[in-house]
Amino acid sequence: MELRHLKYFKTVAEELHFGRAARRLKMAQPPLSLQIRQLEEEMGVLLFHRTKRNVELSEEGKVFLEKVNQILENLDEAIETVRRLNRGEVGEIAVGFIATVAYGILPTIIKHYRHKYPEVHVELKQLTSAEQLKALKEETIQIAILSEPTDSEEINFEVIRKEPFVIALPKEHPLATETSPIELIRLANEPFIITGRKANQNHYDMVINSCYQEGFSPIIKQETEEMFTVLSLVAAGIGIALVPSSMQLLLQNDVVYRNIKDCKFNTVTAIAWISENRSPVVHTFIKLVRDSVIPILS
Amino acid sequence: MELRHLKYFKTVAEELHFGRAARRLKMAQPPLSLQIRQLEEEMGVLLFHRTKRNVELSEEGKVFLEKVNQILENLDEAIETVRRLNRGEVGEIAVGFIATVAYGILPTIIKHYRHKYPEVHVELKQLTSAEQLKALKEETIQIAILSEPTDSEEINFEVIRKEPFVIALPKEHPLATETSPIELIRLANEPFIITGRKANQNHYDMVINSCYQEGFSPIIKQETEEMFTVLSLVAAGIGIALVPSSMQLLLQNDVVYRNIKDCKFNTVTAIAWISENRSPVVHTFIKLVRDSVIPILS
DNA sequence: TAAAAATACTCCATAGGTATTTTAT
DNA sequence: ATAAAATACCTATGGAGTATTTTTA
Repeated sequence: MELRHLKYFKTVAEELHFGRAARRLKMAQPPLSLQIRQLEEEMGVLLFHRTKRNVELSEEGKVFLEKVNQILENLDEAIETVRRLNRGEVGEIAVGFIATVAYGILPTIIKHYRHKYPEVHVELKQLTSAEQLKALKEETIQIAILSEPTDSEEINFEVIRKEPFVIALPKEHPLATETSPIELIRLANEPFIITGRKANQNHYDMVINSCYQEGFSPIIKQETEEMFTVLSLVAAGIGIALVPSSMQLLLQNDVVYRNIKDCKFNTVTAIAWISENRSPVVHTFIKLVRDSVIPILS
Repeated sequence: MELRHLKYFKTVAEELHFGRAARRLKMAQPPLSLQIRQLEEEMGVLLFHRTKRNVELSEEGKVFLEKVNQILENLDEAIETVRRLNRGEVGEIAVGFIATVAYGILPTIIKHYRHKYPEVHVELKQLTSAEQLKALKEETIQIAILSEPTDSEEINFEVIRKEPFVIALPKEHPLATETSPIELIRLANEPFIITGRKANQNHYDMVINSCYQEGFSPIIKQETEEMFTVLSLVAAGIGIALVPSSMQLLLQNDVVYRNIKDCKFNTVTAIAWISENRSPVVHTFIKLVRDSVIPILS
């Protein structure tokens, strides 16, 4: 027995006429009659009562028709489900992200993604870059949005955004009135607020290096966990800070942002995934990130 | 796509090895590989991740496997259901019967039938012979157990039992002491108890005719609806009766039964059904009635 | 180098076509 | 006389077989 037999049976059962059924199936009548006979022989059951003039379903045929309809429907459904899985239209995905993207790029990405793939369940996990790399390998997340590059062979790493540092100053700070880019060296005697190296190694090192290259070692007045706290302390007049440009959107009151003259360091934001991950959901996600982040880069 | 593809897919998915799967399917490996590739091409989805050394299911394949298992199972089930329908092993049947068979032949038939076909739902309806013929045509019953023959072309009629009349006498009746068959003429002056012509036309006519043929018209002392009531009245000494032989089992106390000499009339019990009824349940029932009634006939 | 899947080809079984017959209305 | 299914016969697609190659552990 083949699906052919079931489909032919269904059509004949619906038409109750071999000629019409054959026309609907775009085939000749004799082979259709033959196939139905084959089906009946294999089942050992007469599915139709036929006279030369009339065809009707037997009781057995009626029952079989119902079941066959169900089966063919289930099959179509199964194929469609698999195809949608393959197109990344259904499924689930866990995305890790660092705190600093939570206010800018992440909401944009997620909004776009959920709009395009409403049937994929997205789980978001705020983690440090290091934790995300671990999570990728442990498969508790499939996508990482982080700042530190990795040399791991098994992980693909793709930078989605580079942004310069800016200087965050209390509103009443003397430098706040300047409009042109400021040389870093002028901050040599300022008290710095900075995130702890453990919480955000990449940012910490970048700040220290930037200053070092300009010939001074910054005075660290305070270390905090969160970037938002850094800006709060600046707003309170405790000190100044170097923060990624996009952080400007986070806190506008009582803080003034100034560009750095000849800024050589950038904060990078990257997306990472296990190279051999073939999940369509993951790849459509990556593709969408590329598409939705390009306008932001400008 | 054909069932072949689904069955092959299932086997390969279970074995995760084309060679072994091919062996299980009693076919060569290359055509199996080809069929799987065809399936994948038609679906537009890679169901297996293959290296030259290793085969594993893709996510899509895993989902598809579950669905395919369900579908193949449903199909097997559907075929089995239809076959059982065809063998008359499942379904329902409504059986009409006349009151006089309720104490002898009917329980035997039903007991045998339910033992052999426990999954057929049997509905029993006590009706007169005439009512049963009507019910057959209206399809409210499929089988009739009755006593009156019919000349209807569309109804099949098969006698399953013939039995002579016997004389039912009160225990203290003078004739009760005789052991040899009694001539009917000796009842010419006895008071008869008889069922009403409306309730049991066949029996009524038979009694009248028997007596008429012997040269007398019976004195009808009392008409009743039920055969059991007839015997009760005999037991009470109200009169005598002519009853079918099998009625002897119905009431033994205070009633004595005697054979009739040269009895020419028999009570017939027959089974009837609509000739063109092809329902296997009906035909297995008929067949079983023939088989289980033969020993009773002896 | 050994095992497993893929490739290349060959063959024949059978799905499907055409022509015709049978049968019931 | 006509319509519809069955029968008879033919064709050719493609499923399955055998032999061989490729690939990777």
